[in-house]
Amino acid sequence: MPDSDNKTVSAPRTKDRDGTEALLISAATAVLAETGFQGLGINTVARRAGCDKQLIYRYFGGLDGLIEALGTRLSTDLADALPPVGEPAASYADLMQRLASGLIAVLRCDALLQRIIVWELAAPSPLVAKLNAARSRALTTWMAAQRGDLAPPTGVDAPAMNAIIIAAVQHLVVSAQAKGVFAGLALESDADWDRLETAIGHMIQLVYGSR
Amino acid sequence: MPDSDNKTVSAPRTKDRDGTEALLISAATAVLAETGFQGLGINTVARRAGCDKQLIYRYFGGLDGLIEALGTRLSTDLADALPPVGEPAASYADLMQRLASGLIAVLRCDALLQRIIVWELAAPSPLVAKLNAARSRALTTWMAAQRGDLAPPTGVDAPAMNAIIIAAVQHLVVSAQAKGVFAGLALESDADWDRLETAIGHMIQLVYGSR
DNA sequence: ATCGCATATCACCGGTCGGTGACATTTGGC
DNA sequence: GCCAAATGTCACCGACCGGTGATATGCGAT
Repeated sequence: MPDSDNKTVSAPRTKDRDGTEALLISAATAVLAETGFQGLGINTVARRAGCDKQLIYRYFGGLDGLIEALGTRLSTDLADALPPVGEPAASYADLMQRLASGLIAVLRCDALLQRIIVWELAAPSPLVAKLNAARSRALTTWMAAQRGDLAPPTGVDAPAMNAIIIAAVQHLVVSAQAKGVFAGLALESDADWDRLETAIGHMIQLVYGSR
Repeated sequence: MPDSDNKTVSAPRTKDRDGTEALLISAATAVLAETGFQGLGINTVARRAGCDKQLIYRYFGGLDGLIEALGTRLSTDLADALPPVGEPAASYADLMQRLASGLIAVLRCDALLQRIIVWELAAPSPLVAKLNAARSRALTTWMAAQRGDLAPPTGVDAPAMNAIIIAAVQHLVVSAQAKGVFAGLALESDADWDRLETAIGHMIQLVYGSR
């Protein structure tokens, strides 16, 4: 019988709970990054991890618990992956420009973050809010580290302006992944993004520039 | 038996194909606006319309055809609902500021448009692209009518800048509907939005203003 | 009045979903 | 060696999904 080894061939069947948990979290992360929250179901994740869905219930109490665990691991992973702080920015305008470029770079090459962003837009829930909070927290502390003690110039509603900038960046990145174009602008090549970064930088200099 | 009238109570059972088609389109629109593309299924729409799902297949060839019909009706409805053009803007900056405010006003009170926007972000497909094209076309022609013959000042990458503005507006509106807050900024009351409009206007004046 | 046909409804199919109980297998303490 | 607990696997359930055939029902032309 050729399938007599189907017990041992299916790889690390060793009874290692921690390993299995990590495997499940990785599987959920992969599924989410690849197919979005739509395909994120108990059966899909278990199939992807190569083990039974029952383990998701046993170890995480269900899919929600698994997502939550994914969130905590995400925040640590993301904190490690972000580029370290360089030399301090010369001005608040330079700082914001650098942050905008950094945000674009990080978001553009991380499908998982993009999926989480649209997930909360499409199907908001306390669970996704937690997940998004983990993402947001990591990015915020990273930004705060870059900021140092620079303060925005007076006469500008900095929170509103920064919200606008971040919103634009997030929407453009997500739109690029979804349709590759936005408002008639191509968002495929790096050159397209350089053009956008230039425009954003221009805008930031005008708003926050010393004048 | 109290349910003896469940045959007649389901209202206009008259054999009117056009009426039924309109009923189905309205039902699909309502479902989409209320629960997003997630809940937009054959069974849900038919249940909402109060008739059998078979009719969706017969009249529209399936859910896709119904969505397409929804799209064509959307473009005409939207074109009629948009506010008429007022007196021409004094400058390109004023024009863009007015367009941004108008876009915010339109999007903020139209759940359907918001759902369509996130739909394409979450589950892009040729079908949704068509739907979105209908929406985009109506808004674009409306904007073009407002523009008249004003041209953006030289030295500014107007397409990129406008894409940034529109992206920011769309993302903020959709985020407001989903979570009521963005980047620490409350997006609930009209006052919150006035603040944002002021910031956007300020930015536009700096970028496009005569100086 | 009746016949034909478009319209509307019902019943049913296969498939997938989330969820759960029962069973098999390995590990570790005694 | 043995037993209990932890780990892993399988089978099954009810509910919902999209999709389709068969059947009722009413309108309009003749």
